[in-house]
Amino acid sequence: MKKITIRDVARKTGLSITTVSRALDGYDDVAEETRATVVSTAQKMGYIPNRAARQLRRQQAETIGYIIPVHTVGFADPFFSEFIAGLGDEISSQNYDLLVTSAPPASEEERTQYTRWIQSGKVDGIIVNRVRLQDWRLQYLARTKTPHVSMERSLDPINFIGIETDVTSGMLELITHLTNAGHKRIAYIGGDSQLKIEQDRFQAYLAGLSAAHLSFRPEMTTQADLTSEGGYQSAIRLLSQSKPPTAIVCINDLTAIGAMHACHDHHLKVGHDIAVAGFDGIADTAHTQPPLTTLDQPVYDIARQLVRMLLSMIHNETLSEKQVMVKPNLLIRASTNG
Amino acid sequence: MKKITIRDVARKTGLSITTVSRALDGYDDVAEETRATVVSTAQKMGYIPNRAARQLRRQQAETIGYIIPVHTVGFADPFFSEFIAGLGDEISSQNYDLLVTSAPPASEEERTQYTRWIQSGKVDGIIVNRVRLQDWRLQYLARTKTPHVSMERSLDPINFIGIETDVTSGMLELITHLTNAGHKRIAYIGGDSQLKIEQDRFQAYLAGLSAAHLSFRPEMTTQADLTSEGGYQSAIRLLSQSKPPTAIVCINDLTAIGAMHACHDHHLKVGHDIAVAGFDGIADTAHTQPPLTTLDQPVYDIARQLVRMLLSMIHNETLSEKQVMVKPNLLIRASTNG
DNA sequence: CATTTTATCCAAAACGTTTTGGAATTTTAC
DNA sequence: GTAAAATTCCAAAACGTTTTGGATAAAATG
Repeated sequence: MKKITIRDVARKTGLSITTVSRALDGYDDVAEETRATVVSTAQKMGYIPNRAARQLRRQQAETIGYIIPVHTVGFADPFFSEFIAGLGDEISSQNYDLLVTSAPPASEEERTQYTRWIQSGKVDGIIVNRVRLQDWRLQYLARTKTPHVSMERSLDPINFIGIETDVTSGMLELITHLTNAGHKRIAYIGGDSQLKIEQDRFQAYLAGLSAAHLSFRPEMTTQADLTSEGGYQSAIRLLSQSKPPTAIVCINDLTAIGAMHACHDHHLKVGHDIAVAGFDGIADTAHTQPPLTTLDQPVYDIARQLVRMLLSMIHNETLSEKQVMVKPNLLIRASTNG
Repeated sequence: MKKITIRDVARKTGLSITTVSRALDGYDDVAEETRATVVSTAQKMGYIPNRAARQLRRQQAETIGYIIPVHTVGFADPFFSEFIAGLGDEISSQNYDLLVTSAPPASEEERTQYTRWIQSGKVDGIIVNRVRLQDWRLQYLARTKTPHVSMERSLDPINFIGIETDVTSGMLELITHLTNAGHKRIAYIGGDSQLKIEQDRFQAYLAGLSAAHLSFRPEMTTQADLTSEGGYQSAIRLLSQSKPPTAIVCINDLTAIGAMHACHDHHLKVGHDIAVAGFDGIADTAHTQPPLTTLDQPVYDIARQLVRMLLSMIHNETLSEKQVMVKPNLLIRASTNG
């Protein structure tokens, strides 16, 4: 199975390489008739342009990169599957490709991955996620003028392009829902304090409390690592206090799943004796026992839209909206509403 | 931030492009001393070879591809996250890259994705998953002599290279565990009958029944789609019969999670009134309510080993083992052992 | 000392595209 | 009927590497 090059197509059609190339690329300086024959014979011969050659000449990779920011080997947050699926679908629908790898946040490995991809021209743009408060990635991308979009902004004064979730309004709605049900001791299980989502969600939790005229109690908050196991351990600690919480708000769904497990081990019936809520809206939460109340983000759609924004930046088109804000959707289920 | 090419390094060191290239690639026809200066100035200047140029010349992409075989938009099976993480980690540790996209199984889109990547030379090899009984992908890959490895073999007489799970022994263990607990009406929720894993797991289920001297009852099996929602619907159907099952074995964990939810809606206490078991061993299953009994596959490690096999094929090394069989590990938890 | 071997280096070709800057032909305008 | 404009095509350069096939100088051999 020899590879078919543009030269073969040129020979077959009796035209020059130039004309074949331009015919296929839809330039208007080639006659309709010749274009038709070129297109059909190219199709018939199964010609597909060599990517490396095209990239080299065009100085474009037609590829965008995403590095999954995860430390544990064998991570399994469905959030990422959904996100990657969204990226992949939109990217390939635009005839681009998606390069993926994973690297622990803020590690040396992360740094070499980013620089390798960008310096070697393997990618034209980058999608960033799980932004840290001080994040060298955004600084580096800005400095090298690499097109990028992100799901959160950092603290650095770099102009942000991407999509954010309106955590404050969502969290307010959730806490109101809980206080309406009479909850007074509402705990919070968060993540690494360097994470922007942690800051956002924790601040929103505080705002929610104060809106409900509840005072903040340090012993009602703990930090986990965004996994079920972390949620389980943190919830165990919260529940072992003399005055345990009656509701637990979690930074994400995985944490909440672990927290529900911990409640059960403490012989508390989730939804009756204690309320638990998550954040993200991953698919399984509809089928946990009990089904989990969560602030649903349209992760798949966010991913697709991020790609659209990034690609129009790469193509030097002007963005209609550089900063998009989406409202999460509060899904009230049995875990807070037994 | 101009891109630094090999020409710049050559100029700086006063050497030729050739020598710089060969120095960096470790050829032995360059003096130790010059190599040292080349390496250090290249490093200092931040030179990273352009990937497109290198690929074009070498006729190698140093990239391998994986197409997630999934139909629903916004899939979220943690199985895939874990698999992709394994692929990505091993691949980047060998200085290769991983190209990812998704396409519905057996769709036209799938076909164009595969051919586009392979014909255009974007990837040197492919990882295949969720093989169908008749699978054009394996035929195509064999025909085009594209290096590939897979997690299941198809029926076609193509010599298989990859890693399989020993479903039969695992399933036997599981069914024995259930019959020992006195279960006689053991149901099975499967997936698309074209899938190799469906055939394997269903056959293993039948073998397990007959080993326990239980007769197969068609009304005890149903087909879902490997999602929680599908598992829920299928289980509802099973439970609505006049003589419902006392145990349900599921093709994967997601299905089992949905099935547990259905049991709960039927006011059956999972682990007491009915047993439910899954397959895959995704991380959350430790924290479902109740924790799920499952046949755990070391997905992350399988992914890494698949990559190692694929890369040695690409490098024309001889494989010590072309066909590896791994035993799943039966994790007995409360869902069958209340 | 002349010849061969070894150790270093390099010029030029090649990989398969896209793009530039015309050239040749045909059509339109006057 | 001639000049200008439009249409259609193409040769050659360029993208940044790696590799081939020597060239040169130094060392070893006789």
